[in-house]
Amino acid sequence: MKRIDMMDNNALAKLLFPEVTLLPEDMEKKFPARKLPEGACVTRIGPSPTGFVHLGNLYNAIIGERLAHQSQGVFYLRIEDTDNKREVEGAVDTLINAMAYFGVNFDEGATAQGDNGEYGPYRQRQRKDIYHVFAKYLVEQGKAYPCFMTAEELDAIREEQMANKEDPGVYGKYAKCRDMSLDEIKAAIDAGKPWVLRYKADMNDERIVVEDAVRGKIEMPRNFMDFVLLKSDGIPTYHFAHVVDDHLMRSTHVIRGEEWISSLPMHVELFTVLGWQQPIYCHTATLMKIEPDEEDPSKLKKRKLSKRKDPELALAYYQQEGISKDVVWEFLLTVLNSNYEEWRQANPDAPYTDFPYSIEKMSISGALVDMDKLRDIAKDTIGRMDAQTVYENWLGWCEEYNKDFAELLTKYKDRTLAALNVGKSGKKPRKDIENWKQACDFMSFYYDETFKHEDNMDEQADKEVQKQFFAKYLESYDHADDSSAWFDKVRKITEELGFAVKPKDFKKEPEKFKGSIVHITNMLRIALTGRANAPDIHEVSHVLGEDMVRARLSKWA
RNA sequence: GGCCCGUUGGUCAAGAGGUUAAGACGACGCCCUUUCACGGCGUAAUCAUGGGUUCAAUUCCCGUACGGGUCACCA
Repeated sequence: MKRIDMMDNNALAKLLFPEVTLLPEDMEKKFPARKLPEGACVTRIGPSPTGFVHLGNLYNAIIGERLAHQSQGVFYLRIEDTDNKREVEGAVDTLINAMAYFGVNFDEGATAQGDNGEYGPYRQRQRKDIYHVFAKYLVEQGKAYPCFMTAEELDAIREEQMANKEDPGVYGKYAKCRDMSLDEIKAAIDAGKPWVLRYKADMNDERIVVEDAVRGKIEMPRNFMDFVLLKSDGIPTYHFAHVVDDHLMRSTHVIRGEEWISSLPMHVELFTVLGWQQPIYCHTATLMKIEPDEEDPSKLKKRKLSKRKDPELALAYYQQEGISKDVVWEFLLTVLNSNYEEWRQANPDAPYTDFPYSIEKMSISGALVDMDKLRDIAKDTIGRMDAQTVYENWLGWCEEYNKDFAELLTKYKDRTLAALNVGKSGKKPRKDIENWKQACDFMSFYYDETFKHEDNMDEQADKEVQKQFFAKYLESYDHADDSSAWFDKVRKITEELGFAVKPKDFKKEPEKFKGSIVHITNMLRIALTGRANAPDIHEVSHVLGEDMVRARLSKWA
C-alpha cells in the first residue's frame, strides 16, 4: 500500500513539475555552506518593492547590518517580489537608493546594476526554478498536493467555519483536494483548471517551542493548516520562499517584525520537513506612535504607526525634512538598544561601529517614534560634527531640496564654514542645527540674499535712542577689537545713553534708567541678524566681516 | 472570536526575589548669562490589576483588564 502511495507521489510530482530535473542535493551543492569565521552572522533584509520604504525597513536593516558586520559575517539584500499585484514600477530602485542614502551597506544581493554575490538570484521572482525543485520534492514526499479550490469555495468554507466557530482555513475535512486521485488531478489539469500547491499538514494537537533571540521562548500550537506553498502562477508565498531562501542563502539570523510570529508554525514545519536547521529568529517590536485617543482626547493612546496617517513612517520623510542619515542611525540605535545611549555618552566621538551591539538589549514592547527625542539626538549628533562635515551634508541636501540655498552655500563657502563654527569653541558648544531644512532658516541671516528682519527694534528702545546708539557704535567700532575690548565699548555707550550696564541694577531700580544693556545688545542683534535671539554678536560680526556689519548697522544710525 | 506577544514615571527605558527603583527625552523651577542656545542643579513612580508561592515580590506562577499582532493564491 505504502509503495503504491509513493509511486503515486512520484507520478504526481512529475505531472506537476515536468520541467524540474534538479534535486535538492544539487541545490545544496550549488549553494554550499559559507566559509566564515566561527560565530559570524549572516543576515539580510527582505523588503518587498511596494514603492513605500518604511522606517521599519531601516530599523531591521540596522540590526542586520550591525550583527553581520560586527561578527565578520555577511549582510545581504534580497528583494521579496513574490506578489506581482503589489509591485510598483521602479520600486526596486527606490528601495536600493533609499538604503544607499541612509548608508546601509550590503555585502551582497540585489543592486541597481543587477545581482552581486554567489547565492543569487536575489530577486525571488527569478528563483522560481529553485523553489520548484523543493516543491517537487515535497510532493514526492507526500507533503504537498495541488489544490483546485476556487476563491468562492474558499469563501464558502470560511463562512461555514465562522458559523461553527471553528478555525478558518484549509485543513482536515475542509481540504477538499487532499485526497484526489492521480487521474482526477490529471483531468483537472488537462481541463486547464488553475491550481495552487498546498502543504499537506498532519492534524495534531502538538505544540512547538521556538527560542526567539529577542523574546525568549515562544510556544505555539503546531501547524495543522494546508497553507499555500506555490500560488497559481507558480510563484511561492512568503512562507515557502523564506524557508528555501534563508536556508540556501545560509542566513544564520532572521530579523523581521513581530507580525511574523503568528506564522512561525508554518516555517518551523517546513524547516523540519525539509530537514534543515532553523535560523535564529529575532522578532522585533512594532514601531508605535502615541497620540490622543480619538474617542477620549484627554487620554493618550499607543498605536501602530500607519502608512496613511503618519508621514514619519516613510523613509522619504526624513530625506525631505533634511534629517541627516547619521541622526536617523543614531536615533534608531538608541531606540533599538537600550544601552546605546549610555554608551554614546561615554564615547561621544567614537563611530557607532565601535558599539557592541547585542540582541539581548533589544526592546520587545512597541518602540515609540518620539520626535522630541529625535530632535534632541539630532542636535547632539550634528553638534558633534565638525564644520566641514556639516557643510557637506547640508549642501548635499540643499542641492536636492533647496537649490537656491545650495547656490548661496557654494558662493559663500568660507563665510558659511566660519558661521558654522560660531559658538563652537568652548567646552559647551552650541547645538543650533537639528536638520538641514531648519538650518537654512536658522542660518539665513548670514547672507544678504536671505536676511530679513524678524523682530521689531522698537520694542527695545525708542527711535531717538536707536539713532544715537548706532551713531555712537559705528563711530567707535573697530573691527579688530577682541571680544572684551568690543564689549567695553558697548558698556560705555550703554552708560552714556542712560541705560543700566548691569541688568540687575535695572531690575532693582527701573525708574533710574531708560533701560538696560539687554535692550542695547538686543538692538544690535536685531540690526545685525534680524532677530533678538541669535548667537554671540562679536563672533557673528566677524563672520559677516566689517563691510556687512557697517552696512547693516548704518541703516539705523 | 481562536492563537500569539506585551504592560516599570507624561514618553523611551535600566534593573534585581530583600535597591534610596538608574539614565535619557519632555515639562516645570533655580543657577550661569548682554539675547537665544549650551551647560549645571533640582522637582515629579506605592513598577496595570486580583490571587497564589515565599520570611520577603514590582521582580516567579495563575487569572483579569488594557494595548498590540495574526488568522489571504500580501508580505
